[in-house]
Parts: sequence; C-alpha cells; structure tokens
Amino acid sequence: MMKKPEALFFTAVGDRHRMMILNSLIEKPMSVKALSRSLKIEQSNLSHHLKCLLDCKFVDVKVKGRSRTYSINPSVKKIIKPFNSYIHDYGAYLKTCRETG
Amino acid sequence: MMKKPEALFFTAVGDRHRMMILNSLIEKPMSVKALSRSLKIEQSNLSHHLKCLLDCKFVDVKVKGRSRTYSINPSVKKIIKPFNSYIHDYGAYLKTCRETG
DNA sequence: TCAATATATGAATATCTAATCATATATATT
DNA sequence: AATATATATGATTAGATATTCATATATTGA
Repeated sequence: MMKKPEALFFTAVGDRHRMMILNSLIEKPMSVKALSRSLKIEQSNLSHHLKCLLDCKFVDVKVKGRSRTYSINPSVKKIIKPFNSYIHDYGAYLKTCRETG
Repeated sequence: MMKKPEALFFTAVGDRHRMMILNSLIEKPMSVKALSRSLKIEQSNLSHHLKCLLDCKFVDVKVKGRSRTYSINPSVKKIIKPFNSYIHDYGAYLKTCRETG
C-alpha cells in the first residue's frame, strides 16, 4: 500500500488501545503486567501494541528481571499533548464521521 | 468498537489520502476537481474522504455554482504543521512497524 | 532441575476502513 | 427542456489492521 510517514505516524497512534497505552505512559512508566491490569487489555494483544509503539520509537523499554518497564519517548509526549485541547473542542464532531468512527 | 475521540482524531488523519488532501489544502483552498487532478484520486473516493474531513471539521467548504472549494480549518493547520519535524526525524522507524506499515 | 511468572511472537481469524461502482442531485449552458 | 458538468451518496467489495490463540523464551524461586 505504500503509506507515507505522515500517515504511518497517525495510523500508529490512531488506535484506541495504543492511544490508551500512550496516555497511561504519559503519566508514568509501567510494566506490561501493570498496563494489562489497568487497561484491561489481554497480555499478548498488549505486547503486539507495545511492539508497534516500540518499533515507531514512541516508547522505550527497560528490562529488569522478568519484567519490562515501558516509558514514553519524551519527544512524543511533547507532540501528543498539544492535541488534547483540540480534541476536547472537536471530539463531538469526530464521532459523526462514518468512515472512521 | 467505541473509539475514543483521541483515537478518532488520529484515525481520521491516519490515512494516506486524507493526509495528502490536508497537505494540499494547507497550501491553498481547492475545488474537488482540482484536488482530484492534482492528487490523482478518483472523484467519488475523494468525495468520501472530504466528507470525513468535513464531518471532523478538519476542512470547511464554500459552494459557488456547481463547484465546491474546500479549505483547511486554521486550528487544524496549526496542530498538523508541528508534526513535520518530528516525522522527519522518526519517519524511518515508522516504516519498521509491521502492525501499521 | 522443575515449576511458575512475565512477556513475546507467528499464524489464523475477525473486524474495520478504504476503494469502487452505479447512481443521484444540483447547477449551468444550449 | 435537454444536456453537460461538478460533486455527493449508498452499497458492495477489496484490502488493511486488530484480536485471539497456541506456543515460545527468558527469568526467578523452590
């Protein structure tokens, strides 16, 4: 299909679960276990999403024993945050789009 | 599926064609015809994308005669632009993500 | 070493989203 | 009024992406 980097970027964050993961990690670094518990995402599904976020360098990981702690890439944090106020203002409209909602 | 507004937002812009449309409209307002010619997107497909962007209020439209001129919502322009430098830096990584690429 | 725990991975399937096609609508032109 | 032009729309199909499942790997503790 040959997506452009711009579209890839938005595709990567344009998933409900990955968005939830990023929003959690914006608050604090967390292990897979902790994320799974708090977001109620099944473990292997979560691992797939984390792999995607890791490939894209949206998150970083530190291994300690058998646990892995994921943290958000500070550059991503900086660019994700500004969206909040926009999304707050336009959220209602976004839901009316039949193609994506 | 019940997406959150954040995910909806990114889903809306996370499409190659919609991204191309927005990038064109950042430069100048354009009619469907002009967009179709310049981006080589088939008319009805383009109209579907424009409908999505319009629902999300990413673009605005002015009808004059039988032509419609689409323009970008200035608030969107402001938040889309900052991505360019980020995507420039991380574009290569985005392509390595098997889940989205 | 064996069992348990935490996480990752590949393949199959389910679900979503985009593209296409046929057609509708609205305006302009003759 | 009839035709041509610009655009929109609904339904179907094709294609992309997410989820699940079964299993693998790596580490810790008994």
